Amino acid sequence: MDNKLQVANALATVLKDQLSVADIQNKIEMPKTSDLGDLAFPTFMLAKALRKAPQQIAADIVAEIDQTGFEKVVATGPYVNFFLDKKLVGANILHEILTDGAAYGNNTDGEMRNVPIDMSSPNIAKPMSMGHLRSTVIGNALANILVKNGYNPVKINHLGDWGTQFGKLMVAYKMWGSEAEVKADPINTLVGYYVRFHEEAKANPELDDQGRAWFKKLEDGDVEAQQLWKWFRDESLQEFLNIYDQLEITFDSFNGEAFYNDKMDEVVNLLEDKGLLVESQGAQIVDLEKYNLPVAMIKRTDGATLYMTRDLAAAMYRKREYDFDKSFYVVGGEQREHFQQLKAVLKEAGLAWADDIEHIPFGLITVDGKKLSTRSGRIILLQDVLDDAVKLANEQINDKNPDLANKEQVAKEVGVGAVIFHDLQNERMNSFDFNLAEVVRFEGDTGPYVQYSNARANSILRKAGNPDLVNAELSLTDAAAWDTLKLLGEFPATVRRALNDREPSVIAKYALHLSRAYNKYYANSKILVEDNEKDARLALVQAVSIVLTESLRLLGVHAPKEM
RNA sequence: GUCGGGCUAGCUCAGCUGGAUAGAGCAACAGUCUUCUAAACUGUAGGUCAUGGGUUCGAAUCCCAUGCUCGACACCA
Repeated sequence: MDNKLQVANALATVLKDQLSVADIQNKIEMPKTSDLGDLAFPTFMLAKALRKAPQQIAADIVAEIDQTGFEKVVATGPYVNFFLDKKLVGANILHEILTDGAAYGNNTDGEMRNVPIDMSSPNIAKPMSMGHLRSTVIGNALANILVKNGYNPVKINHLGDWGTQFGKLMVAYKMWGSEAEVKADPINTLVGYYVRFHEEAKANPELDDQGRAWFKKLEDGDVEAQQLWKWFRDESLQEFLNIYDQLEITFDSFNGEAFYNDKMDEVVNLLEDKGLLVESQGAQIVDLEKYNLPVAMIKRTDGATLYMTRDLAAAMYRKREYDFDKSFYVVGGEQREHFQQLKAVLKEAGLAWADDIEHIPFGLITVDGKKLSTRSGRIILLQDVLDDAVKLANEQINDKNPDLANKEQVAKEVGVGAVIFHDLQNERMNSFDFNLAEVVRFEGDTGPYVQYSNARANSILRKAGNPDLVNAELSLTDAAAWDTLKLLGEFPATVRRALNDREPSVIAKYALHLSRAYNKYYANSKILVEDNEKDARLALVQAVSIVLTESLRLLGVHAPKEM
């Protein structure tokens, strides 16, 4: 950052015989607490060359360095600590945020290149669980973060609308089902059939064969199978759309697995031409021994296709359709090997862009330490969680702010926001055991805490008459505001890091830190008092609101102005 | 068995490319609402960073080994 460069340049004039500006810049770090300064340079690595103690070196540097432009430069033990000019730096940050508004932190790194994101992808005829929430909200946040970094994301809901499970479902429906029952409560009824199928198949493995046979019929265009499939799919999609509506998440494409039915010959032919397709135990496979991976199965013994076949077709279609820069797959970590295989097969086929395919895995949500599973009935319905959260938010509002206008709307934004934020605040790969009380908490490190911080900031701005402060005097000498100002200045770098790490949690944690710093400031400083820094304080409040609102937006969470 | 993830305070987790006394939240205890929304703020207490080696001026962070745990391992997705 600019400040870092300023420090590095100042140091370079003293250390030009030892280190380059780039080297110095690399070594500069941020002290743990701001009473040690804003940026620090450790001198350990110069000890050998200069044959002096690090403490002495730090003291010597301070004696020689030009301190112009800094509040002060001091030696603390083996460190040279730099204190920035708070008035100047703070005013610059505030001015930039007030000028840019929601565009603060935008960059053009992506040069508008396409990045399809395979996300959400629920299975037809199964309810949406907490597990699908992860892929959905991580994918959505990454899409927002991509836009912020100048990319053009394409949100693809790769619906699980094809595969052997439909054969099984059809067998179950024909044995135990009724049309009226399904129509009354589609997904719950269908999933009931599915669970029963698996129970009965344990004692009667012949059912599995029947399931596979019906899937084969479906692939071969059997009329009854196709009608059933379409019916199950339509009913399911309606329920999914309802949930996406509540989450306010939209997609650019609903091309699921079935979409690739007529695009798989291309894959099979390509693999055949390259001599990669071999027969093994009656099935068609690609050997991946040289990648130290298990074989990729392309066609079953009965000729039906598999997940891998459809994913290969999808990858090729997306390359052709979007000419992507990167192709993201927000899919659970347990499928890691599948994506390694996918890339390996494409690579073997001579497609260099295979390297641009990126699996973005996430950890498991468990119940009582065990993996969720539709088959076993161990499942947490997303709708139930959302309902609970909104209900609780409603109670909270009636308790704390009963006169609030738009109560229903705000309760939705807070309740749903809490659930989304909870899923995004920790590192993707972390697994967590589901705990409703934890998910719908509104205190401490939570989404509502961030929302509340923003709502209070807006309350002050309202009281001040929402002044336009872009051209006001924005110098702030109040030391209590400094931590907040510094954090505000770090937002653009945070936006970049979130994308580089493919980690929405980077944004979530930033929002929590900024909220905490601001709340601390706000609790101890009076904003609305008439003195010559009132505009600057209000500008700080406004900047906090802008950046918190934008952070939440990136995560897919609303920032109500009142709550 | 092979491969991968995890192991930091009672619980849930931070800790950026190795650096200054290891930080938050929850829970516990003690405070703060006649003053900009107490969904907040302040303080107290709480840690052999799984274990054992190694590299380094310096390791929670890098390397090796061990343990525990979760997950994946061709006709499911």
